[in-house]
Amino acid sequence: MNSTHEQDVSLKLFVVLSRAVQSITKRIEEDIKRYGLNPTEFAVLELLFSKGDQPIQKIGDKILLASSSITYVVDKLEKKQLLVRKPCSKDRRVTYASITSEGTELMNTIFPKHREAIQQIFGGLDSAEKETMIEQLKKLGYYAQEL
Amino acid sequence: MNSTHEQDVSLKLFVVLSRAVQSITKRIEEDIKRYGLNPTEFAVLELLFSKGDQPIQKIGDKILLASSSITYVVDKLEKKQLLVRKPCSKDRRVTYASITSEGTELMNTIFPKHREAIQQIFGGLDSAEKETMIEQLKKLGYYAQEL
DNA sequence: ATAATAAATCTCGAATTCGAGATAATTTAA
DNA sequence: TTAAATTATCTCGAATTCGAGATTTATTAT
Repeated sequence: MNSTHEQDVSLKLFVVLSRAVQSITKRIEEDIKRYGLNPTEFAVLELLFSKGDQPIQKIGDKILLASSSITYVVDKLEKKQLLVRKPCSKDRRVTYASITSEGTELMNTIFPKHREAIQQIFGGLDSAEKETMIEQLKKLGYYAQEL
Repeated sequence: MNSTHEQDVSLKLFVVLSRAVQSITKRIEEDIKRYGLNPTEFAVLELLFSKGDQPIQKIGDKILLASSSITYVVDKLEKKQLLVRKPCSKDRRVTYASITSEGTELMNTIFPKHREAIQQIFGGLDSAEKETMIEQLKKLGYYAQEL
C-alpha cells in the first residue's frame, strides 16, 4: 500500500486530469465568450435562469465564489442589464439577484447552443463511458472534499 | 445521436468534472501553500528541478502560461532566490531559468511530501480505477484539444 | 430591553493572469 | 548586405479572484 508505484499512478492521474481539464475549459470558455460573457457571468446567469431569484450569498455558495467576487460579477451583469438587484422585504440584509427579460431572452438563445457545444467538446467518450466517468469522478471528488 | 438525453449526460459530466476538479485543486493548493509557494511557482520549480535549466519561453510552453505571466513568476522565484536567470551565450535573445541550490534543496524536501499529499487526495479510487480513468481522460482531453 | 453574536453585503487592496505592444537579437529573403 | 520577418523577453494596463475588514440588519442570550 502507498508504494512509489502507487504514488506514480496518482501523480500521473493528476497530470492527465489537469491537462484534460485545461483543454476542455479552454473550449468551453471559447464557447461562452461568443455570447459576450465570461464563465463566471454565465454560471450566475444560468443559475438565476434555471433556479429563479437567488439571494446574492446563495449564488456564492452554489458556484463557489467569495462574496466579494459575487458582488463584482453581479455588478457587471447588472450593468449589462441581464439581472437586477431586488431588496428582500422580509430580511433587509438580503438582496436578491433576479434575471431580467433581456437576460432570459439571452439565455433562451444561448443555452441550447451551449449544450450543443458541450456535447461536442465531450465527444471523446460515448454515453456509457461518460456515465462511468461521472461515477468515478463523484467518488474522487467526494473523497477529496472530505479530507 | 446527439439526443437531448445525450446532451444531459455530457452536461452532467461537465458539472461533475468541474466539482471534482475544484475539490482536488483546493487540496493540492493547500498542500503547496504549506511550502510557501503558489501552484504556478511550484510548477516552474518542479520543471527546472526535473528537467534542468530551461529558456524562459519553454517554461511557458510546458506549463501553458503566457510569456508575460512567466516573467512575473520567474521574477518572484528569483527574488526568493530559488532560481536565477542566466543569459544564453549562443543566442542573446534567450535567458535561461536555472534552479539554485536553495531551490534544489527545497524541492528535495517538499517533493516527496507533495507526492504523498497527491496520493492521499486521490485516495477515492484504487490503482486499477485510476489507470482506467487516466485512459479515459486522455481520450477526452485529446479530443477536446483537436477541436 | 440590552448586549453580544451572527449573517448578508459591500469596500478595498493584493495577487495572478492575460493580451497588446515595445525592445532587442536573430534569421530569412531580395 | 540590407531590409523584412521572426523570435525571446519584458512592460504595462485590464480583468478576475481573494481575504480582511466595515456596515447594516437580525437573532440570541442575559
